[in-house]
Amino acid sequence: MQSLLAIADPTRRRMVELLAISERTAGELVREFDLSAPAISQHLNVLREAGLVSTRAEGQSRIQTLNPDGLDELEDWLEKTLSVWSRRLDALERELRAEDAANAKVRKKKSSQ
Amino acid sequence: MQSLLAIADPTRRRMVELLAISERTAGELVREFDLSAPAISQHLNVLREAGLVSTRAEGQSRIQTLNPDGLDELEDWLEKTLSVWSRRLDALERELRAEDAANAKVRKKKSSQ
DNA sequence: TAAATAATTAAGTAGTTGCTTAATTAAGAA
DNA sequence: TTCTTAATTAAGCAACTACTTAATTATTTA
Repeated sequence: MQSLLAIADPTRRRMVELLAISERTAGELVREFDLSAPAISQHLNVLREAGLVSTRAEGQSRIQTLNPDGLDELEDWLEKTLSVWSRRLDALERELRAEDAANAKVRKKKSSQ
Repeated sequence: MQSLLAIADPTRRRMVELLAISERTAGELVREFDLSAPAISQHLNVLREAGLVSTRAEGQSRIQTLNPDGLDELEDWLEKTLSVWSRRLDALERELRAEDAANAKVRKKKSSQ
């Protein structure tokens, strides 16, 4: 889950948010982040290695674009985990209902004595 | 986004997966993870501070349960970011269609000359 | 060609993280 | 009370992370 590690950092997460709006050059990103150019470049490397961002050269600029399927892995994990979790809650609820029904039976029996 | 940082670690992520299936004591988790008890305890602290896990005492055991709304923040971020991203793709597509239409017009004009 | 601009790579560093063992706290069993 | 079990807190450490400045590479402009 490289992508998860990549967006765990707040700077990189904001980078992803910005790139979701529109692609940007590395230099444009530098201007938005009160960080040195190398810092931004290093963050972009992490995002690239995590498959979240792609880079293409245009003259002396490097245009950064968000990778459409980069967040798929995270999305899948979340969905899977939440579904396991909700299955468990459903089971719990069924159990409680069964318990309720059993209690109702007992109550009925008692009242008819 | 504390929750994101919390599940960026593979050990803690697996803990969340296990706790989604069923609640467990700290000791049961220790047995599943080839790590020392303090290591597990520290991970649980991180998960607790991130709002992902709640702990209740039962005798000398501490039962760890997944917090139902703990992953909400992450889910919301993902949804928001992906929706911004897809809006951008839609805009791009509209642009391409408009371009196509303009080109078709030009072709028509040229062919009628 | 030389100077300027855009970006990256290299090297070094302070702070953080994930572990360990040792010590401590608390509850249950003998 | 003493021993055992469950868990946490304390202290220390190696590895990693997110920066920095300096140096390097590549492209455009004068």
